[in-house]
Amino acid sequence: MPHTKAKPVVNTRIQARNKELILEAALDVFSASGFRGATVDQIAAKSEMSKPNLLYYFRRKEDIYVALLEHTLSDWLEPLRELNPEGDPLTELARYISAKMQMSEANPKASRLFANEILHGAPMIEKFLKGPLRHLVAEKCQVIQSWIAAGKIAPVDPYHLIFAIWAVTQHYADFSVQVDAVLGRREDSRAAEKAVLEILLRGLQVKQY
Amino acid sequence: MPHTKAKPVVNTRIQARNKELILEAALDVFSASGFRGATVDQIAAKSEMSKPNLLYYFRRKEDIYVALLEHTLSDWLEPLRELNPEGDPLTELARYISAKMQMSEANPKASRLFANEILHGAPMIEKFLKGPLRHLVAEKCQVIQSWIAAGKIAPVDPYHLIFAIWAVTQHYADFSVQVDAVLGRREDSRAAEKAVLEILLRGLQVKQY
DNA sequence: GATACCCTTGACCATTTGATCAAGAATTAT
DNA sequence: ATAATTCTTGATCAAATGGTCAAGGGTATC
Repeated sequence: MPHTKAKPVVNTRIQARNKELILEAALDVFSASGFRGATVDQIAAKSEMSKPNLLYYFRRKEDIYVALLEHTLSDWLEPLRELNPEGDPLTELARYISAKMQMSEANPKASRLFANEILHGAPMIEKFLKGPLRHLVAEKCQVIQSWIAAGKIAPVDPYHLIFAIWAVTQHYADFSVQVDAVLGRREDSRAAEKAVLEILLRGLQVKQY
Repeated sequence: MPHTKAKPVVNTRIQARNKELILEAALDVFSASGFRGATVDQIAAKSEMSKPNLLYYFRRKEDIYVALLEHTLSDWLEPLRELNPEGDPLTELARYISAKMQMSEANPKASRLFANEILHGAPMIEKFLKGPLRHLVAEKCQVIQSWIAAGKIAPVDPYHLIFAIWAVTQHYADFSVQVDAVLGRREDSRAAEKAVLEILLRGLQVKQY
């Protein structure tokens, strides 16, 4: 009987620790260089592990990448999920925008990882985009639509409003090099958050009579 | 005397034609796969040219990439350059936003090429960002500031307003896969443009008394 | 129509890189 | 203790890929 490569059956402490180390290193490398640009050697070096050892935990480079995406996808949705239909619209949207700005500030690497994946046609997360993401957005757009119908915010297309929020907030993570270059300094995240809130929300206020 | 590789001295018709063919093919390939992901073979195949012949026109892969970026960088600035200090602020900004939306629609590949370059730290166009781009933006921010001082538009940070315009307009090119997935269909560029104008400009109107 | 330069390519090379393997070290279970 | 399993790695491989070379085919100019 030929020897077939054995994979561990159980999940040991060492596995948990090393997989975590690998994913951490992989986020650095993939977010900086993209899938094709990243090399297994780089990830192995950054996780202080030999390449064969790394490949013992994740058989293929692609497996690391997919695991990494899945590992953070649901986190990404969380702030939108928390948009509360019962709350005050402008407060809720402000909270959502602030949360997204803070995610960009706290974890720009994850943001760049997604940006890169989507930029290249989202081959790995197509199902996520067309499934969970699409459905959650549809649900929240209904909420926004109901706010509009109730005259609580100005009538704007909810889908495009959400796209605008995503675009602007993630811009500060994904294009930080450009932002810093144009400002001539490191961007001040507090000032950015304040400005973004004004720009995106001011137009939603219904005029007072 | 050893034979040293001779490069053409003049610019012939054939050179002009082939360089153009190569850049066209390269835009396809680089925008789809990024610098590292793209291969010289792919570009050669798409320009219907042998690899050595392609490398006769551009010695290195990087040379194609840089030429491509330079080839389109100044186009990218043009709409902002046209922002007219003498014009009506909201009309001028609307024109700028519309122009950017139409660029995203007409040439999403160029947009993705830049997005990818900036996402990866802009190693090739750092000077452009810190030079021409920064100076043009500074100039136009002064214009916006003067409109604010004159009470013609609401007081918002001009830099972040420009970032928001860039972010939103380019989102439709760079993240079109996500936009289409969330909408469940091909995005309608007219509807998008209308929505974006509303979202970005409504908040800039000064309240009427 | 000869001459000089430009254009084109098949064959090739060196390096990088994703992945494998066999064998030994460490850990866990009995 | 010892057997079974998991963990680790140096050596190696095959494929992909950026780039070279020498030689032959075209084109423009005189």
